[in-house]
This record gives sequence, structure tokens and C-alpha cells, in this order.
Amino acid sequence: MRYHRIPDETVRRLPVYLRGLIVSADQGREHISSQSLADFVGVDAWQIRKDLSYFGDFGTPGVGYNIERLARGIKKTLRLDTIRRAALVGVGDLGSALLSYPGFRMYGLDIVAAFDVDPKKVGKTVGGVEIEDPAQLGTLRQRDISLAIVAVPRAAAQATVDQLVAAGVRGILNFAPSKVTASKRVKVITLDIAMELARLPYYIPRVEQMSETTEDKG
Amino acid sequence: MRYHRIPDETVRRLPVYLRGLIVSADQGREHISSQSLADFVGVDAWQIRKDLSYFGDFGTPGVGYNIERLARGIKKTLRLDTIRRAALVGVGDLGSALLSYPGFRMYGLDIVAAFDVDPKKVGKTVGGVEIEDPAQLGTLRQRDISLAIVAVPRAAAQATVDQLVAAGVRGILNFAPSKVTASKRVKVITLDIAMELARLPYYIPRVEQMSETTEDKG
DNA sequence: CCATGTGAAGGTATTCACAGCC
DNA sequence: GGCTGTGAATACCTTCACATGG
Repeated sequence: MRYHRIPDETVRRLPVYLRGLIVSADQGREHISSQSLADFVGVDAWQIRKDLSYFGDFGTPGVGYNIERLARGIKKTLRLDTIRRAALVGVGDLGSALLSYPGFRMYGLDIVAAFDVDPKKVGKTVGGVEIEDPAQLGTLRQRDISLAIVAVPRAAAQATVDQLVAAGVRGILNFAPSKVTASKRVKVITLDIAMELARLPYYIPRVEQMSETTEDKG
Repeated sequence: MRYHRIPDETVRRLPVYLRGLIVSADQGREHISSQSLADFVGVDAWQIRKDLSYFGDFGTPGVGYNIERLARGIKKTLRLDTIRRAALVGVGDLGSALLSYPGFRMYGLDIVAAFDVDPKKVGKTVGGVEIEDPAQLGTLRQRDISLAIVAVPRAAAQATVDQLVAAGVRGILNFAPSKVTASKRVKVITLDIAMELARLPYYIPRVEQMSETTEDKG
């Protein structure tokens, strides 16, 4: 299967495996079987093996996967093998939280710039990053920043995305609750937090009667 | 198709349509075609029609959908037709941002309680909600709170979920980057923000060469 | 004997194309 | 004429079962 394109759903699960491997490595183990990893991350063992089969042979039959080697392989596939520099636009409550969030490190992601239209915020430092005026967005390209997080109000989202695209950004994570469009060269993932919560009640039957699934992919 | 179970992917898109309809209604229109809504929310028209066909006839051929009526129908299907009360556990940076986040309102979701283990935070008010000691979690059932948001560190996530389940919560949105398990009666959606950002570089080819998709389902 | 990797089968979701209704 | 609703076709993803390798 080495010559097959990787399914989107697999790309969605790979960071989960990576997280599991990193935590496992912390516990001093050297090898892990698809079954152990499966138990740890909450995905079926055959699913893990199939997912990994799309991009290389990492396992040894009878032994399992070398944790270090597999983690490197996944990072390379996800193109996370080099540090990725990201910018944040919109330093409100959510933006501030993201600037202080330590979780990006694990994936080699680093928020190195922040922007906000509010002149009172410009110049202040949040999470170790100094807030700049959005007029400076044009400098992203020369600062080698290819990713951006948009945490501005709905009404400003599309204009912000347009500026980021013009500044050479190649991937955008959008928290604004609205559709945003961008050139085909730029990948946009929209994450509407309220919408995720809104999806829960559907799975809560009014009458006592249950569906099967417990955890969800996203 | 009225007697068919609703696909999970459809459930994931329904809040998108609802958001689009609410914004459209603000603009004073009474009817909308699947094509107009499609353009507005960024989903194909036939996809919208197919999705809606799973749970009722809302449209009029030649005219389109009555916005008010369709919004009600979607709300009912998602069981968002009654106000849903939610609790937040973990009032750190992210938790505070969520308490102040106005976006939940649109879906009839209301965060009415907040908890944090830090005694210095207990008693303070954030986003109009007073922070309580987690020892009070047992009162959720009698306060008619069926949803919860978990925004605690990874290490505390599973214990928090266990407490919430014991307190009668039926749906949980987990922001901690870890697998959490719960009784089948409880629906858990895990949302790992760093993981979403980590998925972006994969779609950014090193060499100039492009894939087709631009926006993502989430 | 144990665990991987993968064809093949089965299931789910997307896309198409058009009949039917206003 | 315009727009919905939906069977049928297609594409995609998951699950199984087992041959293969250490």
C-alpha cells in the first residue's frame, strides 16, 4: 500500500498516535504494539496498522513498533519534522488563551507573532509574544511564518484571512464562526467551538434508550 | 428517506446550516433556496438537500425553504429547541475565554456554572458566572445541568469526567489532550486544539504542487 | 508463537441526475 | 421555469481475516 494517497481521516488520526507515542516514550518504553497503542489512544489496533501502512513499514512482526522511529515517521509524514512558526491574529480572550497554551510545543508548532487592531493592546506581551499592529502582517513572509490562527470576530474574519494569504501564509486555523474562503494554495480549517458543544444534545436521547458510540473522532 | 437514521456527518453539518439561517434571517429574508444557503455556508446545494431529507420535508419546490421553519426543524432535530444548561470545569486561560464567549447563545446553550480546584479562584466571577469548588459538582443534577465542558490539564481530565458522569451529566466536550472514557450513556467529544493546527502542515506541499480542497469540514 | 501488513468485504457518505411539484 | 427530494452510482473509509515475517 506504500504507493497510495493517505486518506484525510488517517491524517486526522496521525496526531493522535503521535501524542500517544510521545507520552509512551516518557514512560521509558522502547517498543509498542499496535494493540497497546490502540488501548492507549482509543482507536482499534487494525485501524492503526492500516493507517500506518499507507506511508511505510515501521513495525517488526512479533515485536511491534520502535516508538522513536515511528514518531519520527509520523512527524515526517505530517511535515512536522521541522519547527513550524505560526502567527496569531486577534488577541481577545480566546487569542490570549492560545498564546499561553503549552500544547502546541509537542507538535513542533511555535506561535512567534501576535496581532490585534486595538491600539491599547499593541506593544503589550502575552505568553511571551509581543502584540503588533496588523499593519505589520506584511512582514510574515520574511519572518518565515507559514501558519496562522485567526481568532477575530466573525465580521473581521474574511478580511483577516485575505491579509494573511497576501502575506504568504499557507495554512490557517480559523476560530471565527463563519465561512472563509482563500486561494487553493492555502489550506483553511475552521473550528467553531460553540458548534461542537451544539452537537452534543443530539446524542442525548430524551427517553431512556441508548446509541452505541461513546467517544468521537473530533 | 424520512425513516432513515441521520448520518453523523450530517449531524456535524446541521449546526453550520443553522448558523447560516440565523444570519440570513437577520437580513430580513423569509425564504432561501438550497443554492443560496450553499453559497453562504460553503457546502454544496445537493448535500444540503440530502442532509435535510433525512428528517423531514421543509422545502417548497420552486420557492425554497422558509427560514424560520427550517431553523426550528434543525433545532428540534439537534434537540436544541430547549435551552441547554452547561457547566465548565477548569477556569484557566481557555476556561475563562469560554466563559466569556458569546457564541454559545445562538444555539441555546448557556454556561451557568464553573468549577476550579484553585481556592484562590473559588468565589470570583468570570463572564458573569461565579466559580465554585469542585466539591459542589454533585449539585449539577438538581440544577438541571446536563452538559459540561472540561478544560483542565491532561492529568486531571479522566477524574473530572468521572465526577461529571457521577453527577448525571449526559454530554461532555473535552479540551484536554487525552483519551477519556465514560459510560455509554454519556457522549464525549474530544477537541484537541493543538492537533487541529498540527494537521495543517500536511496540506502544505514543500514543492509547488497543489491538491484541490481548500476548506475543511472541521 | 506473536504481531505486522494488506487484500477483500462490508459499510457509510458523497455526488449525480432527474422525476415531481409549485 | 425553478427548486426540492431522492433513488442510483460512485467514492471513500472501516473492518475482517489471514498470509507473511521475525
